[in-house]
Amino acid sequence: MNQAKIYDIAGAAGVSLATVSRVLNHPEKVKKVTREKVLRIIKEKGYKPNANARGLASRKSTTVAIVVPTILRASISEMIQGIADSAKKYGYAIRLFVNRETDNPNDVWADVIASSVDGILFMSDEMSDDTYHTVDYTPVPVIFINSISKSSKFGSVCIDNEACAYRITKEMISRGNEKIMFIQTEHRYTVNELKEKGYIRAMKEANLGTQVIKSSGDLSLNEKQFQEFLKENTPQVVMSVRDSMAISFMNVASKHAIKIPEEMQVIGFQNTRYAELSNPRLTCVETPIYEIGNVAMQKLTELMQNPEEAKPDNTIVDYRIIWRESTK
Amino acid sequence: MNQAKIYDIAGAAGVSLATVSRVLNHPEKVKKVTREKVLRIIKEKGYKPNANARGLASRKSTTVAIVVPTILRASISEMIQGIADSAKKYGYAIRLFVNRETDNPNDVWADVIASSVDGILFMSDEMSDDTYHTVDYTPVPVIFINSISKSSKFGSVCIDNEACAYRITKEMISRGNEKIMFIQTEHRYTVNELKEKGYIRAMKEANLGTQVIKSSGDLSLNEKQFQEFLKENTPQVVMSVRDSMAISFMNVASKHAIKIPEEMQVIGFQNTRYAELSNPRLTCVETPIYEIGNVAMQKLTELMQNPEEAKPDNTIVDYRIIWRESTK
DNA sequence: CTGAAAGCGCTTACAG
DNA sequence: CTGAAAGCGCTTACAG
Repeated sequence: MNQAKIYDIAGAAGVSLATVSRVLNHPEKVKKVTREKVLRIIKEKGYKPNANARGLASRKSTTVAIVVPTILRASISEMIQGIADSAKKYGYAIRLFVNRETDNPNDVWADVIASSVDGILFMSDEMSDDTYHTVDYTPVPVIFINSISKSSKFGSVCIDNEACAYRITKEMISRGNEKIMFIQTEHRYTVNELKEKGYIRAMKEANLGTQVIKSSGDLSLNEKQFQEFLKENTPQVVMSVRDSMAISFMNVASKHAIKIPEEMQVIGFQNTRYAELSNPRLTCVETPIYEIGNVAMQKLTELMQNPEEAKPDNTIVDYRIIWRESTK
Repeated sequence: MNQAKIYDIAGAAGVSLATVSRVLNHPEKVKKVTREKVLRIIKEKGYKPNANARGLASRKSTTVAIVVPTILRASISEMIQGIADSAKKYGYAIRLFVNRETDNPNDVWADVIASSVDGILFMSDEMSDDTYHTVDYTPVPVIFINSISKSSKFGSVCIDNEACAYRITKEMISRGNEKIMFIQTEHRYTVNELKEKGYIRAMKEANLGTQVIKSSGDLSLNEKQFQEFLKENTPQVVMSVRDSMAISFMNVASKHAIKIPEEMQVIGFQNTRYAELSNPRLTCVETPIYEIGNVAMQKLTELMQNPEEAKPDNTIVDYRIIWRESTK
């Protein structure tokens, strides 16, 4: 029960293999009767063209690469699901590259290119000039996810993190809060720096002092830090670049008998599933990450299919604020 | 600045392309001086063999397929990360297939096979006879993740869900609890049915009555159901097949002023990140899903590389119980 | 240890 | 609308 080859189909249908190939790739060029006959036999035999041969001959693989730093973050999973759904719709397969931070970006990128994909969706935590340089000479379309492309060669899909943080901070100020604190990741992430910028801008405009603490991704470390912090500080509002850290802070505060939201309000960023499961439920800036993935794949498809007409652009996806129990 | 071809390397090194190919695939067959020269030029030019051509010629793609029902569940992300880390170690690329439930499994499987991967890691929520039948005639090694392979042709890696649920139930009984309730998913998942079996076995053995409620994945629906339930019932222990539902139940109970763990204890299954972020922190049966992915990829590599010697087997990975604040 | 040549399974101008 | 033929970029027996 070996896989049928294109020759087998051609033989069974009494046509040349060129015709079988055309039925698959340019059906409009084949007479209807012939086409239907071939299609019937393809179905009967369960024939599927060999992806490698096809890719080699056509220089197209109908495969896109997704390059991400990890898959463990809930936000990245959601993004990939968005991409996957969109890819299926357009008939693209997915090649997944999970980078470690210790990996040499140039090596990874060489791997990606050698894998002969038709396009690349690229998400990196830190968009340095080096990163841009690595990516610069890529023979296929690239779309940056969650960061703005500085090059006109490549497109991007993201939300306006700066504006987003600015707006929520301003909103909390307008509600009469003055002591608003910001939890940043210890590790530098471009998106998180933008959020901090927005927060600071809003605070400065209102002549309020800023307070930023940096936390690691390690929950047990965070908790100690948060405990120390709460001994000396009583913020009215706590905003965090990530839901998980907001929740962790909130849990520590609860244990210190601080009433949320009465005595302290907490706001997360992202609106992952954690937010719904927290107690009390976390108010969040929703960054529609599924949609970002979805749209990015759609844009990429346009670039891959109409390399002439479609031009890369920066797409800004709307965010919104989900008010829940952790704010009043 | 086009991609270098194997011809370019051969030309620059003054050898035939066969030799370049050998340097890459069977370095021991090439004289050291030649080998080093070729390697140097490969590095200089940043040459990477075209994956399609290589796959076509060698009938190997050094790519494995991961087939999953969704990527949104935290447990599945962790598993994929485990696979990805292992795959990188062994030099395999990943092709990701995200099935929808509405997809015809036969079609999906045909796609997977046509993509000419060297092996397949397959995770399905429901292992029916149909599923086994679909998978039966696959030309490459397959490993089932999270379900036991019924066929001796294929291997599997999973934990013993039945034993696992049995043991934790028994433990709670031995601590003097009698009203132990079990939250099952509404949708049928093979793994979850096994957990239920284990729970029921332990309860029956102790002559205790069982109580199972089925919940949907939708949190807002669950909450209503849980509220109703708590009006009429006062379980001493609540066990759930998923962390997220355990936490959701716990949150509802908290809002009903039920003290956890004093008045009610809650236990989850999986030990995803949710568990650490819940308030109080959730006691869990840890199903080491990262490790399952990791081991599965390792087993698959053995099968791919030594098809003669390596025999598929069923690997049972150890589970353990993580005691946290939601139990006393 | 190395090279010339066949072949992997397709696609796509080129003729007709 | 269809077929014969070249070619995609590699790998691997086969000679030497």
